[in-house]
Amino acid sequence: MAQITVDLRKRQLLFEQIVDNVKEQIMNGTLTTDDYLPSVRSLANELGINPNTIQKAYTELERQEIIRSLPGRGSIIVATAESLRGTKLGALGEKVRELAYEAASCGMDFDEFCRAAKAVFDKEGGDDK
Amino acid sequence: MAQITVDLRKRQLLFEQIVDNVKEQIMNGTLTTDDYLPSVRSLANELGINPNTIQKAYTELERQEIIRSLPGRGSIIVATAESLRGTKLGALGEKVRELAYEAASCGMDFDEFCRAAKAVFDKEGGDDK
Amino acid sequence: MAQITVDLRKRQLLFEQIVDNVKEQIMNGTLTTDDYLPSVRSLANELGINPNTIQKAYTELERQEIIRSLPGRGSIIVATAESLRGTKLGALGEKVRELAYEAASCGMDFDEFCRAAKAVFDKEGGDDK
Amino acid sequence: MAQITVDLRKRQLLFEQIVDNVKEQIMNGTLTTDDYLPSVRSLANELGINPNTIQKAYTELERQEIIRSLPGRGSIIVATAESLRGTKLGALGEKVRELAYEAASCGMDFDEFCRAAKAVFDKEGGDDK
DNA sequence: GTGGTCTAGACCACG
DNA sequence: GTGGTCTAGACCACT
Repeated sequence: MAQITVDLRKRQLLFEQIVDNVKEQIMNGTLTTDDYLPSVRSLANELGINPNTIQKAYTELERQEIIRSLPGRGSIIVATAESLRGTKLGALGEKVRELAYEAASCGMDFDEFCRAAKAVFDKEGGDDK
Repeated sequence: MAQITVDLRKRQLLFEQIVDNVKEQIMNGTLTTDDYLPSVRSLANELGINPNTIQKAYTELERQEIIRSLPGRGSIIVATAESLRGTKLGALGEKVRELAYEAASCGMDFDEFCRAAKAVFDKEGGDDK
Repeated sequence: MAQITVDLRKRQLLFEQIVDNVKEQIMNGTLTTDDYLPSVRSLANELGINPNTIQKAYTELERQEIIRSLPGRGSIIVATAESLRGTKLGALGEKVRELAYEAASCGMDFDEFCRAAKAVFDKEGGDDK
Repeated sequence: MAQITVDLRKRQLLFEQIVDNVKEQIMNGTLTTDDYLPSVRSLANELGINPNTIQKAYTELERQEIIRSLPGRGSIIVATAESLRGTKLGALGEKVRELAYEAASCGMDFDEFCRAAKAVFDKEGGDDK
């Protein structure tokens, strides 16, 4: 069951939290292709925030071709977990390259870069979460 | 000769551009310990931007203990290229770990992570800049 | 056999999909003059959508003098494939003129306009569908 | 001098009218790269519509990489008349192909298609506007 | 009921 | 002053 949440205390913009939350749940499998999202108003009610903010989030999701809004009918998911994961991996690769560039031009060498990363990957490997 | 610049068309906040610029020039060696920074007013004049913006940048630099404001006399640099470089390497290490965490929890494996980085390090190695 | 369909995932309004579908089938020959359309309720049932939506489509078809509702007896087709085709050709001509106007005022020349169209006509010519 | 206008009686959405208007003026040469757009509030005032509507238009223009919003500083144009014209020609080409497809599958032949267009191009050719 | 546009006005950080 | 987010609530067409 889809349970979208926001944290009012976070710095992240509310509508962005919703966008990320939906993407996360699609990648989780909690939400899958052709599922309906909660309606703009019901979700606004449930989260205690303004419908316009939900609308903005859904508009952004539609722009990214993750959902499709069907006026008068609701909003359904059109992206798949895989397509989303692919997009995200691409973005991460780009981030890695940018960071590597900055590190290199600051004198950090490749081994040090990898060592810092390895510590995290090893910890994650043993973890469950 | 210290030549601080800002790019009005960049999205980065003006005061941040100045902060980064000063740090960069210290790491370059263009500015060194005990050098005076231009006065708030003269720099504002020179760059054609509001003195408040310069002030904000200088305040931030002082907070980071990179410069010291000597009331009535101007602002001097107290950080060294080495200390700055050390700080930056620490920050980069943290960024690498954060990115590694995100990559790991998204299914990217360590080898792929390193491969993306290696391409950049190799290119940088041959480059000059 | 008339088989009107709608695609719930399309953006096009449901009642418009039905209107277009009926017109299409008349031009195809699948539906011909004096054929009965399915009743509002049975079609609504069959497609799993609201009867109001079917009603709206039928009302629009009647407004365009394509069908006629015979209270208590159902709705029959009064337009012919030819009359529909004629109407559509007229509408298409108008669309071509509008597009040509926009293209011209944007600097595209006539040859380029025709070249783009020709590619499609040639491909269609060989095709069956 | 940039004079953005909207027509409250038109069907077209207000924010879209503004988006199109700005694009138009860039292609005209009335607005050029690096020009500042009027501020959100001043334009809202001038046009007698809500600042949120202007904001929405500017956000869309930024998404299309036509302007860049610099918080606290204003919004400047980054697209050139040429790039915009190029994009528009591409879109028009696509529209021509779609229309040609529809025309072909409806029995209209290529000559008739071109004849309809030619009439318009000839008229436009003689015109000034 | 649904999505979507719009108005009105508050608030924030930045210049 | 600037852009930008958010709330509150009206209105529309469509289901």
